[in-house]
Amino acid sequence: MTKPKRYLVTSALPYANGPLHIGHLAGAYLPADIFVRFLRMKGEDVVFVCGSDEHGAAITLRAKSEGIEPQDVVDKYDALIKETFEKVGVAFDIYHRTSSELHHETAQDFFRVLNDKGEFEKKTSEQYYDPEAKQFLADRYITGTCPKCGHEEAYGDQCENCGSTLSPTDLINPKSKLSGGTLELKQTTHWYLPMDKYEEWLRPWIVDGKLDGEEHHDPKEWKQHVLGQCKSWLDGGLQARAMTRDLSWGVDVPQELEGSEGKKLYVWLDAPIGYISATKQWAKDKGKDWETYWKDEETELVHFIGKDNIVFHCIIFPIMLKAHGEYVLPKNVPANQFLNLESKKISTSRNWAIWVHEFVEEFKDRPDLLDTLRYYMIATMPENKDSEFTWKGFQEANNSDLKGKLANFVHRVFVLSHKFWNGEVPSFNTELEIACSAEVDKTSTYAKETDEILFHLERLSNFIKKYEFRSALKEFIRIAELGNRSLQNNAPWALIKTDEEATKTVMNVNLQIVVALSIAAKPFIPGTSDRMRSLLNLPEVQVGDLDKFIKDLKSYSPTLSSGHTLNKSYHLFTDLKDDWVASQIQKLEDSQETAIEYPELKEEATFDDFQKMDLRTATILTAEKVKKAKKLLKLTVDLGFEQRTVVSGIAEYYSPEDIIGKKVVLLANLAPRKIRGVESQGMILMAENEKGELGFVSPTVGMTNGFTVR
RNA sequence: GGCGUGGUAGCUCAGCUGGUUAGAGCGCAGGAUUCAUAAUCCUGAGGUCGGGAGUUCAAGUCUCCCCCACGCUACCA
Repeated sequence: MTKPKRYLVTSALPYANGPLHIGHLAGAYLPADIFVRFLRMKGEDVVFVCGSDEHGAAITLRAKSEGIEPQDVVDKYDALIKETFEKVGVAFDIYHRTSSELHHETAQDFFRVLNDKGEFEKKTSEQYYDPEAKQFLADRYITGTCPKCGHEEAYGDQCENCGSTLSPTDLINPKSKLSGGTLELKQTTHWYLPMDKYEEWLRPWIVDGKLDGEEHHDPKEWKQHVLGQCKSWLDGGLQARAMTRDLSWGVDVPQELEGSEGKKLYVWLDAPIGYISATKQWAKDKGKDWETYWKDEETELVHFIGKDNIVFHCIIFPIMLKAHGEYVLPKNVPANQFLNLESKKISTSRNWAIWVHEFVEEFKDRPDLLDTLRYYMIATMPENKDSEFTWKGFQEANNSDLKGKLANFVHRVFVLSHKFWNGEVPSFNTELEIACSAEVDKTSTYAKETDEILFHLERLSNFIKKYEFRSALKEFIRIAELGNRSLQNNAPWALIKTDEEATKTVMNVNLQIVVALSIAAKPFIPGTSDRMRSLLNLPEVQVGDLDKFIKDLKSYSPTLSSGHTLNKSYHLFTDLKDDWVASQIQKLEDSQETAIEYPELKEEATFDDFQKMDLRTATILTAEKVKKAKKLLKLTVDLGFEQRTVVSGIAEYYSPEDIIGKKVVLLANLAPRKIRGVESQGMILMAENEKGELGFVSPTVGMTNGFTVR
């Protein structure tokens, strides 16, 4: 594989209806940021783009519930997210937004090209329109009578009673699930991308890394779980997917196209094109040519995403790019898995999360902790499997690695340098023998010791190139360990008394190690790198500095030259105590309690409405799992005067043997319905809390079966 | 239920196309050292590699079955 001329790196566009949490950061942003900062340090040509994804139904809904406009929602979160990235040091070349005019144009142009090339299949169908809600309805939001079995609550796509597959137009007397009102049949046209058509080149591209017979990338460099999921989709057969929607908030389908009225681009067509429009904006700002980054074969395109986005970035977007014809395809899609928090899944709705903007705000005066956050998240990054963030682990990373090994080493070197030579960088002598840092009681030379530094930098570089950031980070700490060993084995505090010349060489080596650390730190913990550079009295690490350092060190004219004056040192990291950890955990748990969202009250019901329901006391007689269903239990309940079979979706919370004999309340006059082949004659009343957990609603002991509840 | 990925020392994880006594970091135990924020450096203990069966001269590494976690998907009146 030849070395690419330039890189285009993207991170998944954050959806602008909420803030970022640490899972987002660890998944798609930190790894990309490391990768990009590393490439910059190598002097490579790289552009790092991202932006807010601001369209789609969820944003409309949020705006509605808050009584504001969708634009207000996205403006708010776009600003918050952008600021958060800046503060946590994710250094995009541009953070754009899909609500921008440029993006709308770009997305429409893209759509036009695909349309002109005949890549879409335009299908016109009659679909139901809800005049009250003023929108077309998805199949699931339509109910009506099944033409085959007469079941009155069949869905637009399927009748659950007889199991037949339906289309909404088959239903007799269809109604809207949104408004409950009647529907009009209206013609609507949508543009479909027939994905199966592309399988011929898509499969070899993914499986063998060959595009149109030519080597494109090495599939062995892709992560297992990424390949696995792609193959799973290919094997399952690709189907045509509608690329347009009847929506109110999004990018319009180009006006000149017939039937475009009221149509918006499907968000998954819209969003990844955001990478392109962001690049365009960047190029415009910087006077560059955006097209070379997207259309030249020598560009390496890399998408950083979370595992929930794999299919879109590995299948749908590549199809779009290839169908367009001018674009390059991604060389790799190093998707990360998920980050758990204190042994539970991160959950926005339950507020089980560490919000990045809150962390950044709380510790805005602690640059050390901002970097500890980055450091620890890299150390526990879910590269190949789900991983876990714990405050205990955060403490350990801080105290053991950053404070104990890194900061302590830097401080030792500076204290000694100031003590011996008033902070002046000592000279070195390549002929002298000094103690070996690798092994006790062995001798070494300046060259051997500096080679050791280069060895670790080399390994670190290779790990980053392979997207193995955890290993790269370990290699970074190894450099600090190398320094600590060098001090230990040479004992300059003792050596100075007998041999100042040797001490100078030893300390020069160690100062070069500090420089190496300041460079190696840049991709991972940029703030610390800057602080180290200021201690060293050197400018911040910049483009090309890594290669320059290596070259200079090899030729014995190191970046940090003899005679250079160092600044006074301070502790780069400080101890995090147990009570600090405890308070963070406490805060996490407290925030969770205050975040319960109660469901809204439904519209008013009359007494008659209530009277329609026949609620009865009952007792569960038997219970068993329904085959091929995860949530369903098949129950027999005793109503006193008869027994009923009921299917209930409670299997995740109750095991069959535990609920036999349980007293329950049954909605007894509910129309029977077949679920997974079993007819359910009624419904058991359950209470549901904010976590979705279910609990029985039971009459008190002593109440026998079959009586009414009112 | 279907598909995918993972299940390796107390904790967090490496182990490529099967091959000598299964590795690292943290934690733990012992020792060294005092320039440094009791930090550092060295040594050591710790694993029937989720369970079971099979292929092979040889399996953590391949095949089959089962269990568990996570994701996508179906199912929750």
